[in-house]
Amino acid sequence: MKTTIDDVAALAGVSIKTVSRVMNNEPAVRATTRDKVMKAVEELNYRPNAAARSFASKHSFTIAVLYDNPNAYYVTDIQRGLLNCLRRQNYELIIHPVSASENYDDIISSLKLGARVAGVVLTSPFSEDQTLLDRLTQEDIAYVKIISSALPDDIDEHAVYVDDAAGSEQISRHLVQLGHRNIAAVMGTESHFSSIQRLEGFKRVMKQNDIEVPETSIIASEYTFDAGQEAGIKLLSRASRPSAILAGNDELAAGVLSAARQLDLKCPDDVVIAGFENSPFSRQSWPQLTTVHQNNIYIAELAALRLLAKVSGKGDTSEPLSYTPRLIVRESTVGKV
Amino acid sequence: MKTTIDDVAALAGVSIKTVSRVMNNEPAVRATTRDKVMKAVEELNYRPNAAARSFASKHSFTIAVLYDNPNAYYVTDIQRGLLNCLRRQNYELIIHPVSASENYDDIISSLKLGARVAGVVLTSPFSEDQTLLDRLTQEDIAYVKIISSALPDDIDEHAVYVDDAAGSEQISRHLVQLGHRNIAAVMGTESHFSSIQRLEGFKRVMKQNDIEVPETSIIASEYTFDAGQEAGIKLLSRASRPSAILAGNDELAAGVLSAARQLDLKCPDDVVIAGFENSPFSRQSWPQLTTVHQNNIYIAELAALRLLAKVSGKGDTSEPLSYTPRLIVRESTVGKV
DNA sequence: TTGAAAGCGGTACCAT
DNA sequence: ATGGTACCGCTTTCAA
Repeated sequence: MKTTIDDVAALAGVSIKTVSRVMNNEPAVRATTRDKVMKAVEELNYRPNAAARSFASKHSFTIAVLYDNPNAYYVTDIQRGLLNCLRRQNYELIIHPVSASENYDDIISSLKLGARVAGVVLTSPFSEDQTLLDRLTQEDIAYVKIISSALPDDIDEHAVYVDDAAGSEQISRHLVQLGHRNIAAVMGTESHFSSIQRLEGFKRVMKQNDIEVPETSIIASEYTFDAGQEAGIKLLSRASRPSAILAGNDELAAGVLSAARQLDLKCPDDVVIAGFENSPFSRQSWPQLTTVHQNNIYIAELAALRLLAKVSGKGDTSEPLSYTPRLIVRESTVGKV
Repeated sequence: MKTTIDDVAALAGVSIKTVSRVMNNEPAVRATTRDKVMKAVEELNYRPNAAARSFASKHSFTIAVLYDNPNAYYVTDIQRGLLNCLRRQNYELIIHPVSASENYDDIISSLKLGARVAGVVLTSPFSEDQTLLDRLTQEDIAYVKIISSALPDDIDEHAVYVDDAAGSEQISRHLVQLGHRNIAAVMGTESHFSSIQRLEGFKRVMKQNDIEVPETSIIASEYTFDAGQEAGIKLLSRASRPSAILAGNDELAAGVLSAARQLDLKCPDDVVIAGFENSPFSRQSWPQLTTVHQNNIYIAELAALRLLAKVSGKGDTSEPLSYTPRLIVRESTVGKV
């Protein structure tokens, strides 16, 4: 038979309510009483029944993360960051990789049905979908969204902002400062805000420097190695070959690099290539990629912290949460250092 | 106010027990009654309270996966495979990346405390730790372990066997058949059974072909790109340079490849290199790597299927579950095809 | 085939 | 600071 709170109360010679207080670290318990209870707990190896607890309290110690992302590094970084924070407060993480096309009702259902989560962390593209956000609000499911944007005027307290455009500007400026004028970009598709933001940043810097970028020098593609390779081949076999290519992320950049090698072009001598995200891709390629560091673990920690503050009602939630990526220069743009 | 089973019962004009029967697809309900209930459910948009349900039934619809693995591709593949199976039966997955050195009590506690899981899937090295397995049994936590081994005589019904040695033999034989005699191996450390198994397979084939492999030709290292690179440099700058290197996984192999490039050695002309796992690494390197395909998604599906069969008491659990990797030949050993 | 009532193991409110 | 007790929303047992 499982030991219950009654067993502990009996052994410690107190009421179950007192045991409950001790288990929940409530202040109003005398130290000696607490010790008595703890001793009984240890002796019986008692562990409160999580189901009963969350049922009675109407509070869950589980949060979910929603994502639709083919990038294994991103996914595991986000998971790690969330857990870093959740673990400390004894929350569990359930994962919800979802196809973006999936029905909202199905998503909501599984959130409510499966685990009765305390809240949910949304990554792109779900964090960008106002319809889904409204549904969550309506269903009374707490959430925090990780979203690509500069810090807006009307700050949303359940958002973590990632300023992709600022990162993109840094790297674009770097390319310009190296003297490049014929610059192409292989960007992700517009289904993610981050792609749009990164492209915006790029265009802005080009404009500031009076550099014309023809439409044909900008290719939108999936965030995959193969797509990068394909785009690279296309760009690098043109008559007016670009001398620099900015890729929407490191995996794309690795693909472009592979394309250059295939065409017998040397990087960075014949063409310089830059990535985005500072994922392992950027370090495992040869030459290593100049990129923009985006600390997804940290970003996820921010998100978890905010979500826990919201669901527990403790902690300040008025402070805006944001992250600005920063440039990392490596050999793919400047050669041996 | 949340709608409860009572509201549905009232609207449908039946008892709550009948509603419960309908919600759980129990057979003994008249079709017309079922329809009445379903109509009420839809009208009220009723969703059973998961916490109450799992509390009352003492059954959880959550399973956990335990791993200590730095490889993002492996982790996401396992997660995907598990979810493929769990989703269909409305189970949720909570993830437990754990440092192998972590205290067992902490692991068990969080399993029982956090979510009261129905069961847990163990990957290496936890699947190989009899002490932990015994603790789980003792705590009455159902588990399935994914473990590296040929199908043993005494088949464990809660195991999925992955025959790494057989995979390693295939690839080793491939190298021998190409005419190589000076073959080196960069294997993972012995902290994982799979490393040992892969090394065993390699040694067995070498022996069968009367090929001497000096101890210095076998390097044990972490499963990382950097470690592969380091080992590659060491092996390839020796006087008696090996003509073939078998790596313990694709990431290591990519590192070795990078080392070869650094030493101006051409692959496969000067040295052939092979990996293991058929991860994206093996396709994103240049040249692409000969490797052994290990379908981790499928392996995880098997594990989830078995675990659900065990916790639900339905389904056959006597059939042994196993997977044998198979050779994939690419350019890194045979050149352009 | 359906219903009534007794829990499941905690939490929360209100006394004391 | 501690205890008594109602109650959370569902499943289970047993009777009808």
